[in-house]
Order: sequence, then structure tokens, then C-alpha cells
Amino acid sequence: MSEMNTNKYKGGEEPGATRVRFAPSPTGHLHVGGARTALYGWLFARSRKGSFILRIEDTDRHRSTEESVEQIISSLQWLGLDWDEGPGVGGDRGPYRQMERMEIYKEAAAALLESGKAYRCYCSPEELDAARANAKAAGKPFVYNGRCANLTAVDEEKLKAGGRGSVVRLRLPDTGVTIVRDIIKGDVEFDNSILGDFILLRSSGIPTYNFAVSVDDAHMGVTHVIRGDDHLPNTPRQILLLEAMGEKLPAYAHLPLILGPDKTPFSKRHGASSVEEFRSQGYVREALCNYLALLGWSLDGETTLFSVEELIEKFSLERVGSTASVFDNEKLSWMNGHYIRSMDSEELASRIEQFIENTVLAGLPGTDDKPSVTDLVPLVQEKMKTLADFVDLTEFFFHPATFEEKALSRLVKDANAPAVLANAAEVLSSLDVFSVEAIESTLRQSADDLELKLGKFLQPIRISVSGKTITPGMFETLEMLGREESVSRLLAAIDLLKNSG
RNA sequence: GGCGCAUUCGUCUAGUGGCCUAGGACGCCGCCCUCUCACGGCGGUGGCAGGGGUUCAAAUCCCCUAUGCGCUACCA
Repeated sequence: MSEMNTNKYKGGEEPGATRVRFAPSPTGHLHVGGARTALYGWLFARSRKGSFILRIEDTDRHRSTEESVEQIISSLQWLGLDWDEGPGVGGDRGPYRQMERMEIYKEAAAALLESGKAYRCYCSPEELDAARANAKAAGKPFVYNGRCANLTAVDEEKLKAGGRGSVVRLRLPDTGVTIVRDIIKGDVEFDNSILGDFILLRSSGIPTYNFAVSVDDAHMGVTHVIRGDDHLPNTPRQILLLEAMGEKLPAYAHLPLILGPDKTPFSKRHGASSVEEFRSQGYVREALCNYLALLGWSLDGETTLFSVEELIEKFSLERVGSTASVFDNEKLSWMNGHYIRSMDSEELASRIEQFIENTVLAGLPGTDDKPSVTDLVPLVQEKMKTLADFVDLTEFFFHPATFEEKALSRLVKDANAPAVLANAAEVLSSLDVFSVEAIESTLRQSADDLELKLGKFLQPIRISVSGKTITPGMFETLEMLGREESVSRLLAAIDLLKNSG
């Protein structure tokens, strides 16, 4: 029974012949939902040694922008998802932007018109809107009534002479069912009677989504259509269209949605939602790819950490789940911290250097007597969850300590603070060698002398030199700050305490 | 309204009729480690949407209900 339509499909042939496309509409940044779709398609293509194609679906002239095309491309590149055919790399099935493919659509429409599988419709948008309104008022589904389906040449001449514009519609059966064989959703059956003869070419001559996508998928030899499941209800139309054009069908895989915490489709309302935003918040590509891969796919329910290479090796569409999933920033952050921790220090340093160019630290590390990013990485690597954390953790090395409210009040309330700071300033000034080891042993000794636990002893010092309650290890921090700066900050804090009485 | 998809711990998920006293991960809680914060280690909390069937046996199969979402455009 399920073998019934097998010969209509072309998916599943030799792996190397696999062709997958990612087809975003350039109407904004690359959203994480789009990024996941791209990732799955890319992983699938790479795992089958096939081709990954980028196609820009810019037929919505009102919403498409060139900036958006550039942003999407830059996000894909940042994620490491490269394409074999598409903008910037070419390919022999191009062009890869739909607005540059008008001739191809016109020809396809002409062929359909010629064979009688499509026809011109002269109904105006106003008439159609009215019909839709009527149907709704009557509580009935709106299906185009086929008024123009059987016009004679004479009728057409008359309508044209009357100045009527026309669209091209596909002639569809109004009986029977169309079955979408979906790798993720299984076989889904649609009644042809509710489809209606839909529009292929608008009166402007620009193709509609369903037409452009079908013509392009066929023309580009796409074997696997991997996209969001909001497209599932459109798929029977595309199947019927492909069949009308005499094309074989690609395999379909409709991915479930990504939701926000409130279970509605994930969007900017939920905070960061685009790849660009996550990038600028200091997330690394390894974490985003790994996290996105797991949002809807799992290998065994046990393994959670995958390198890109492992993903390519293990990924399969069959193990993509069919339920929508909620995007969880906490888990992404945890994963991001994991990747930051496991990165080798030169690599981390170079990522941080790029990242801080857009922050208050821009241009500061490594200048004058300031520590470089490389100097600082060992102190903060295991504390960072995002690259942005580097800034919070190390800013006080580059600017005079500004006291956080909480830190200041703790310092003021700490009865031991004056004694601790005086002691520390003194012993640190008289140290022969200002090294981590020397600092540690002398400060431990001081803590003992004052009969304070080390933590209790170090906290006033921490706050005095950094203005914060959280810093990298204190001994390392003091060494990095240098004797002079350390002591002067301690002295300044002592004054501060006196004056605040 | 019609059509479609979906429903396992708070979240991501494993589970394809007996191995489930439902497993893992994030989060959360507790303990340990500890100079703060993280990290790490150990332990814990917590779930099959509801109702009917089928079966010796159901998270797993069928039906109904509920809820959420999508599509229903000369948007994609």
C-alpha cells in the first residue's frame, strides 16, 4: 500500500546525488528556526556527501531587502554552514535568487498554459475578496469557483479589451486525495476538493510562493525538501503542480516549530531570537549548532554533546521528532559555557579579541602596561558562560574600580575591612617578588595573623581592587594588576572607608 | 468555520506492546570541594493531557474529548 507512490519520488537514490536546499525569504535576520532548518538540511546533505544549495526567495517585493540577504548569508557563514551552490558561489542551476529567475517561471507557466493544465483568470482581487467574505459569512470554506476555468478565446479577448488584468491558475482535480509522504510526519492525506485552482503567476507576472518553489525545486534537482512544518498544508499543491509539470517528487521532511517559553512561536517578543543576536551576546557557533541540533533531534536520548563532525556522522531525519519544542536559553548558556571551557586558550583568546571590539574594552587589552586577552584568559576561562562575560569579569583591570552598590555596602559593613586592607597594603608593598606564589603565601599568613578565614580576609581586598564581589582568583588578579596598582587601590579603599565613617 | 499537525518531568528528550518501580540532559534543591563566583563530584525533586476501548499485558495500538499551533492570500 505504501509502495503505491514510490516511483513518483526521486529521493533516496545514490547518496552523492542528494540535493538539499535552504530557501529563506530575506525579510529579516536569520531566525533560530530558520537556522535550525538550515542546519538540518546542511547536516543531511553533508552526511550523504550531497549538495547544499542556498536559494533566496525574494518574490515578496514589499518585505524583501538586500540587507536581509546579506545578514542571512553572514549568519550562515558564522555558523559554518557552507553551500555548494547559491549566492556568492554560483552553480549551474542558477540564478539562485528568485527575482532573477523570472524567465524560467514565465516559460514554465507558458508550458502549463499551452498544455491546458493552467488557465488565465480575469477575476479581480476585489471580486475574490468579496467571494471570500461571502464564504466566510456562510460558514463555508472558500475555494476558487473556477469561473474562468473554461473561457473561450472570444471571452478572453473581450475581458482583455475591457482592461482586465489576469493571473495564471493551475487547473486541479476537485476529487480524490493527495498524499504527502513525509519523513517526519508520516503519510498525510489531503482532500483535493478543498485546494482550489490556485494562482501560479500574479497579474504582475511575479510567481507566487507555491509556483516558484515548485519550479525551482524541480529545475534545481532538489531531492529532499526540508523546511518548517508551516509549509505542510501547502505541500499537496506543490505535489499536484510538480505532477502537472511532469516532474518527479522530492522527499519531504517537515520540521516542527520552535516555541518561546509561553508556547507560542518563537519570535523577537521572546528576546534574542536571531542568530545575529546570539552572536552579539557572546554565544559561540559550536554551542548554537549543538543546541539547535538537539532541539528536535536526538541520537539516543543520552548523548548531548556533539561536535559538528559527529553531528554530520550521526544526524538523520528519521530521528527528528514531530513535536514543537521550546527554546531554552538556560540550556544554551550551559552548553556555551561548556564549549568555552573546552576550547584551547589561543582559540578562545582570538574569539574574545574579536568580540570585545564592540564593547567598552575595545582596543584596551595589551596596551600600555595592561594585560592582554591572552594573559587574562587563564583567569576567566572556566568562569565564562558567554564571551560577554569576559567584559564583566575583567573590566576593572582596564578602568579604575567603580563600586557596585552591593559590593560597597558589604565593604562598609565589614568590621574587619580596615584592618585587612591596611595589612594587605603593607605586606604587598614590601614583597620582594610580586608573583602569584609570593602573594598567596604572604596573604595566607596575614589571614592567619588576623585570625580570619581566608575567604573572610580576601573579600574586602577583592571588593577594594575590583569594586565587585565576583572576580577571578584573587592572587592571580593582584599579580596581574601589579603591585603599584593593587596597593594604590587598597589605599584608596582605606580612605573611602574613613570618609564614609 | 474547514483542513492539517501536535500532546512523556518546569524545559529538551529516550521510549515503536512485556527489559518502565518511565532513562538521560538543562534548571531547581541539598551536600562536598572552595578565596568570591563559576567549575567539578555526589544525592534529591519531578512527567506519560483526560476519557473510553483492544490485549494476558499499553507511555507505546484504536476512538472520542480537551488544549496548543499551522494552513485556509495575486505573503513566504
